[in-house]
Amino acid sequence: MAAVPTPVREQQRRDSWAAVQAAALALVSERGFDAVTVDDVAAAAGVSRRTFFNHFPTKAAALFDPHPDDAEALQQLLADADTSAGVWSALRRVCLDFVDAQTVALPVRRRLVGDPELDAYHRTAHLHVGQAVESWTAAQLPDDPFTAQLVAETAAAVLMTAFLAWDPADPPQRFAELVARGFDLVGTGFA
Amino acid sequence: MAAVPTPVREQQRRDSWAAVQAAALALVSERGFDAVTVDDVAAAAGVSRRTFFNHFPTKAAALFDPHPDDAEALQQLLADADTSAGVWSALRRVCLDFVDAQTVALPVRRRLVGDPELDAYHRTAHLHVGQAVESWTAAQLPDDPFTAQLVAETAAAVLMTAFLAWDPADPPQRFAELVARGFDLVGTGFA
DNA sequence: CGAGTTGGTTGCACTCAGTGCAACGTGAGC
DNA sequence: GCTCACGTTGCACTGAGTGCAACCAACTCG
Repeated sequence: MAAVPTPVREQQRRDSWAAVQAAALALVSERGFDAVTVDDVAAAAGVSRRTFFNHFPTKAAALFDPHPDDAEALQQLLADADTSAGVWSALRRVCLDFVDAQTVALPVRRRLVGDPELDAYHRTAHLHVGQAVESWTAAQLPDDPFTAQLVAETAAAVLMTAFLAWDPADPPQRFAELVARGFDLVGTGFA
Repeated sequence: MAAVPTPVREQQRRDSWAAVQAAALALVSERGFDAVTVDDVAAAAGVSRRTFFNHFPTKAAALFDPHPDDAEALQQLLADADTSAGVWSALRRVCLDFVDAQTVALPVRRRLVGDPELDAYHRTAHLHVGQAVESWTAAQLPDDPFTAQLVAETAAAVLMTAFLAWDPADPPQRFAELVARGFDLVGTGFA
């Protein structure tokens, strides 16, 4: 009746999660999204098909759901953000720090997106970041929910644009540069 | 061997298309997305299941694919856009004119999105507008593809934010106001 | 240490989305 | 009228996603 999951259980769980995601990324980057079935991924991860769906609601989710550590890191960055220079500036800093922390999965994921049909998948799959940012901006601008949401959506647009413009052959820091450039452009304004 | 579809054929085709979309919007707004099957929609439209998929690649597409006339109208607006005051200003004008032309489907679609799980669907389903805008900005800023894509993604973010912030009980012009406000905010810059 | 519970895993069966293929029927060109 | 193009349809198939019941190892409590 433990309220908090016990270390060993938790470890099992995370291991399965990581095994499935690793298998999914490997197989899909090798064969393409449609040529890989959930059964393939489950088998490659040494796990049953049913267990796959215990961890991920969707095949696309297995590719794009954030590692719990990363999600936690983002929450932490947002919580610790210095908003003295304004919300947008703070968000810029958070996003840059966040992409810096993402060394492994990012290039692999980027390589998947070259295929045009996967665009729909990866767009929906990035909702995690957007939602985290959105609740943060809503808390920062409690008296102007419209602007709060607009800021969050725009930040997501910046990340998306940088992500798509980034050549995965380049190092991740190049991606960070694009993110910075995007934030600066939007910060200055298009008018 | 007519290279161009013949009037009667074309009419048949458009009728089926419209019947399916109308049935899909009606049924889903009534029962919710998951409680409606493709067979339900096809039957309600007086069409076979297979014909449904001849017109729409996806159940979500039946709800969000733009009417050919609307898609054409957007292309026309973009082609005729006055860019003398800058790309962003022109895009603002185009989007406002575009939402003005969309009287029927918009409120119905907006009502569907209240349900949180449909968000993923309608986000991917709005790619049409984004892609049209994207190719236009790419042509407008041939020497800066990054900014071009950023402008397009940001415009899509503005539309998305306004769409979500819009209370469908309010008239469509209220939606247009939100779009204008979003464009102005981003135009001014967040910094 | 033993009994009971919790929670991750698994197999099974089911619904439904989406696709390929072959056939049918009607409008259009010759 | 003959023929071809093309929208429509039925059929069969793969694969995603879900509900349910069972299993088993880890944890808890007495």
